[in-house]
Amino acid sequence: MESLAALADLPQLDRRTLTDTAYAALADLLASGRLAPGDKLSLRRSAAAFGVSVMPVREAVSRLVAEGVLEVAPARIIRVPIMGAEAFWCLAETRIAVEGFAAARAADRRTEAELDTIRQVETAFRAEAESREPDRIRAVQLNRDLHFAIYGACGLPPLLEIIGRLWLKAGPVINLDLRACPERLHQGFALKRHAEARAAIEARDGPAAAAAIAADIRAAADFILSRGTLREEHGKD
Amino acid sequence: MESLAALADLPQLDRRTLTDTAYAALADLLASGRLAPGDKLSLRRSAAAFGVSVMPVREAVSRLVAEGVLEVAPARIIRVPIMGAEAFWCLAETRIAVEGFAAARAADRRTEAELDTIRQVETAFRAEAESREPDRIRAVQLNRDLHFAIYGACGLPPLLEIIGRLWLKAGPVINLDLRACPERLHQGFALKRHAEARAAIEARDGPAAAAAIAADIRAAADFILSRGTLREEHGKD
DNA sequence: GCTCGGGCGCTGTGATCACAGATCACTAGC
DNA sequence: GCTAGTGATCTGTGATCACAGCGCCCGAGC
Repeated sequence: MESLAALADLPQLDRRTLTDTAYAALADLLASGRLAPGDKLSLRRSAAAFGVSVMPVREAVSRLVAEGVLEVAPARIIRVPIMGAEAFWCLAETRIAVEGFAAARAADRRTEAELDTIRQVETAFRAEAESREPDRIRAVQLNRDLHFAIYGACGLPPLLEIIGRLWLKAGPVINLDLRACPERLHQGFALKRHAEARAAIEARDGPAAAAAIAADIRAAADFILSRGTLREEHGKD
Repeated sequence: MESLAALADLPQLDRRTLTDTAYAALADLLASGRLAPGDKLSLRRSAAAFGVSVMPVREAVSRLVAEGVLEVAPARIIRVPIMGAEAFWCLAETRIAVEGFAAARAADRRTEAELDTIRQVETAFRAEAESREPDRIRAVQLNRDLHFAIYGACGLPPLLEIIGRLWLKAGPVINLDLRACPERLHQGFALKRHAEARAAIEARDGPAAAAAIAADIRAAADFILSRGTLREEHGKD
């Protein structure tokens, strides 16, 4: 072997396939709420939009369907599921349990570096939320960053994957409402809960961190349910 | 519309695609441990074995890969991941948290019918485990049935999906060990924990149910880790 | 004897084609 | 006028082909 000192730290040039790219694109569309519940999706059209053949899109969609993030309606139509109030509440309860646990564990195990990141993101979110003209897109992104900064400190990769999928499922519903409402109130709540969570993690107080995250999720869910946009389960559409 | 009284209760003739079938087949292979960590998988060979083209197998495998149940090695080889001790322990801790919560919730909300099912399965498992010549395949299946009978009573469909995926990830490792060991000890432990869980669910004692399930998972994980089959994380294979 | 090089065969990935099912609009018939 | 049938056109699903990358094995050269 000749001198590969220079080769040692090559950035492992990413082996992203088109399928992965398509998946990431769709996931982003869902997480940011640009795809709303009930929106239909066509493989061929999406493929054309991405500028690829149907194959990669097809596999990406297949994955999303398997995760329950998308669904194929009986008429062979792909769409983002329309969640009833009950289903949404089940999802919220699951999130409260899973993300609450992750937050509690993060409080116990966080390193100083992780705590620093959490502080920074929380400050950024607060600044954005309290600004005169908050950028909703950016606020949503920062909210997500903050939550995952916290969960990332739990040290359980499998749990992180689970939470990622839960956010994908909840994303469309949450962001749909968040897109068309005053949201002042909601953001006020979020700020309070986020501060509580940060403080609890600083103090290594697991239960308090779990409670803060749970309250955050519950408040958002209650807010959305109170708007009554979600249909009860009754047949189709 | 003419008389569709006779049509009203048609069993909705299942719209299973070949992809779904292939997925189910692979999932079963993984859950039952017939596919061990490190085993390689070829799309074309699998397709030939199933008697279909590569397409359905390909999508099924793609889903499994997205879930982390399978992985594609850099050499473009599909295999079931080789888990290090650390990764396995992370998985176990995640399972303890998630399944423990599900069990606790099941204890609070179980109906009489669900309790009956749990009792029946537990009895069947006990009978099989205590029989002179226990059928391992059947014991594994009954163990799985019992756990899911419990979790099914939690009333949270999203949580059930999560647990299903966790079992898929843990399946190969657990069943691999279970396939080649005396296992008497392990089964004895499982019996005790299962009885505790059943009793806690009967008494609607959530924390006790969670503790019993946690102990069950922990005991199995400790047992496997103690055998030292799992490699520590050090490069590849 | 050991090592390096090149061809062969396999791999997953992507594109393209073929098909059955389902929706929709239009039209013929009561 | 309204309904029922029928064809066009979309849908996802499955099969087949094309390709680039990689492992492997065998043989030539030092």
